[in-house]
Amino acid sequence: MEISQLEAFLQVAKTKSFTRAAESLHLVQSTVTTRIQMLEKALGKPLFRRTSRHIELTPAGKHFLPYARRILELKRESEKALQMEGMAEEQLFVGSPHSLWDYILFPAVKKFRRKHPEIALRLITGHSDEITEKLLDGLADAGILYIPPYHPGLEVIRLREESLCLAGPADFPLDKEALTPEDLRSLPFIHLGWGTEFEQWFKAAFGRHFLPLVEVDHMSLLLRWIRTGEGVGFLLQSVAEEMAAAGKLKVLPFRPDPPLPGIPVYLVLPKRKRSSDGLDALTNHLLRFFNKGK
DNA sequence: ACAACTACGAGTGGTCGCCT
DNA sequence: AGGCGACCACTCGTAGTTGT
Repeated sequence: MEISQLEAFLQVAKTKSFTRAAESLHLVQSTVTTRIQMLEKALGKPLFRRTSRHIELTPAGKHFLPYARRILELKRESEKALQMEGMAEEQLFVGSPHSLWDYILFPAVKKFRRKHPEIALRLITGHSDEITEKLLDGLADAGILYIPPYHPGLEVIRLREESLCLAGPADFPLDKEALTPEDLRSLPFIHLGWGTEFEQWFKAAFGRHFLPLVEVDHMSLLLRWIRTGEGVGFLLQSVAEEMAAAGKLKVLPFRPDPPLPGIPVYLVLPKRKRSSDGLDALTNHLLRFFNKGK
């Protein structure tokens, strides 16, 4: 299996045409045909179903597509890593969800940069499962996640626990001492899933059949909805308080029973990577940074 | 009839290993 | 080092099919 064959495969799958794939790869069509044939021969299965007017992926082709993408992504990552080699004593690839970078990790990583200028950092954003995949593929050295992966090849360290609070727009009219889940049912509620424990609490507090008005998968989106006066939602307390102090939103009194669960933040490391000095330094720094206030 | 498409075969040029 | 053959990937020309 050759990289050129995978590139041809992805291009044909994308353009649904051997001719157009050949054009975009600056080849002639028969070359693309040959590459696909060689790939099909190597895999022992047809990847495309050819008809006279169009082509389509076979079930095997559809199955193979994400693997081909990952192989090419690995190739690009390895080239980038080699390009960066020599620019610093060591480089660390650290992955985390967008919301953690924005509001939790940035100060910690900024401090680490100042302390260890010899270590080059590559910061990657993505959903928890994407970061986990990169850790397992060796494309990330460390991940900082809300949802810990359970995999024998990964070590999970609890870094800290975030609190949640209810937040609404800055001009939210508050006419009572504290809001209840019953009050929230009648408000435009914006939902962000904060993990298994939160979802269990949410179902217990609001009932299994409560359907939030809007559901988002990024804290930045949730913030935008709240700040523009479109609704209320559960935010990380540290973020909400900082924004409330700047007058950008309002932290709403909400004392449910049972109380809102905490949101743990985990450091995830591939077990085989623990020997690196830079990674040990980052691990120790994060543990100290996040536990100093306790 | 024509256009658009894929497949195939012949020819070409580059690379590699072997031998002298 | 240089000649030779095998192999591979490529280009080009062409055939066959089908929709408009």
